[in-house]
Amino acid sequence: MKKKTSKKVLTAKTPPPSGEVGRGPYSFFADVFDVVRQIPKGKVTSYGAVAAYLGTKLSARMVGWAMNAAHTAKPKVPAQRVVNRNGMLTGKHHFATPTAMEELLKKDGVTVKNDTVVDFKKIFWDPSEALAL
DNA sequence: CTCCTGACTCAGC
DNA sequence: GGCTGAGCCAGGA
Repeated sequence: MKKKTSKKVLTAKTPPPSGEVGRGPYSFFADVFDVVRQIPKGKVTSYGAVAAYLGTKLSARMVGWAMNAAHTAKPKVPAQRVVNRNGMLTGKHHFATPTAMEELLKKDGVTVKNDTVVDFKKIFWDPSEALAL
């Protein structure tokens, strides 16, 4: 079974996005920003988690793409708290400096080693659970 | 208007 | 158990 791919669920998950749909008449970017901004300090989440919350889990790429705009969005969005499913700082290269991301995370109390969040699973913040629609 | 790229993820070999 | 291919949506040229 290769590692714990179980995670949550792939096929039979995705809660009914019925109630959240009407909550964001804005672009999909606004939704991402809103969720990311609600990430508690010292916690991190993954693109897929946000994507799943928005109902676009099939397109986690768009979440990352939205983060690109987050860099210019206001107020600033803690994009450093958003990493890939492995906890690796994939987007650190897009920050002002290649070390800005891990620096910010460290300031938040998150341990980063080798461009990867330590105990990522432990400090993982699930929007679907936190926001609980 | 059409083609390509992109900070991901899953399934297949 | 690691690498490759394909899918997704949106924005830029």
